[in-house]
Amino acid sequence: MTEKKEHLFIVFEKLIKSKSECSCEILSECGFSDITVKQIGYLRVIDEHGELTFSRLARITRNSKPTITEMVNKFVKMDCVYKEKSPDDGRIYYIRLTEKGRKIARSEENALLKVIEKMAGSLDEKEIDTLIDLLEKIW
Amino acid sequence: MTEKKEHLFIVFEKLIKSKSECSCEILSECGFSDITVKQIGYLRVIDEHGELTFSRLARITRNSKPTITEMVNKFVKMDCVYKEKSPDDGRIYYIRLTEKGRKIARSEENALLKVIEKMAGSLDEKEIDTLIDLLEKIW
DNA sequence: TATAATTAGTTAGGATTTCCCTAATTAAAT
DNA sequence: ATTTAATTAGGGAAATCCTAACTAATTATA
Repeated sequence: MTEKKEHLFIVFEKLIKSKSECSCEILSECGFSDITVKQIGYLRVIDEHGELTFSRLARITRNSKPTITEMVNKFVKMDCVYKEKSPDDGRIYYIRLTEKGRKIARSEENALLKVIEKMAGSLDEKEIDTLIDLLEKIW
Repeated sequence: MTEKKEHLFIVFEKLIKSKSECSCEILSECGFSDITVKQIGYLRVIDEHGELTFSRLARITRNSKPTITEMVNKFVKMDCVYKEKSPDDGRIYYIRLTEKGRKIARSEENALLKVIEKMAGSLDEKEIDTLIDLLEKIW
């Protein structure tokens, strides 16, 4: 049994490594190989909230407003984010992701998607069903 | 087919999330919830090299020797690492991981192991064989 | 064998960057 | 006139590196 577990370990390790290679690739495609985990986290927060203002992002991330201004300016320079003036209230700017910013924010999901594509390409429908059934049994 | 891929995605996402929760748990068990990716990387380098001196670690990580002294001192304070004087040459110290340091260095592997244990507990032998077969087909 | 040269690690001190802040300011809305 | 949203100015603290100078141990040499 221990042997089987080892085998499972090896197979899943390969899968996880493959996924993390994909996500590194996505980051380096965007030219952000040295982006920090924290920065990606902020981009995800921006991605997850639709109409996000500076004040709201400050509240959500528990930072001061100047900190957010600084952060957003940095993201704008990196071409991850742009500001959109509210049509209703001239004081307000919405923080929006660019294509690049969204790519980074969703790099983990996209990496998994790529791996799933590969899987779907190597297995037939019946095998995929079996795989899903097996993995659903676990949780 | 797209539907099946989505299903696969959901199942694997759950698996990956479960693994990353395990590794976060390991870090917080050790009291290092705010350890950096870089620091874990250095602990891994230490783990992977048997007889590792300060100079050698400086060469491997392309840092100056004082940087290594500083880094090792920090790790010693964190109880991740200890220094062992060489019996043959009084100038040399070997950098060794403590139990805690090794736990952190291998947190990813250990998290995967925990997930595998759970799998092995939920599937019978035949199912495990099927799972391995399917995943091996992919690469 | 005494001493000069070399090597391993440490100390002192500093440059740069990151990450966050408060207080004051500008512009728009109420 | 007051309130609110974002910005600007200025700065503190910590992280992350470095070079130069030093101590102690080893090795080479005359």
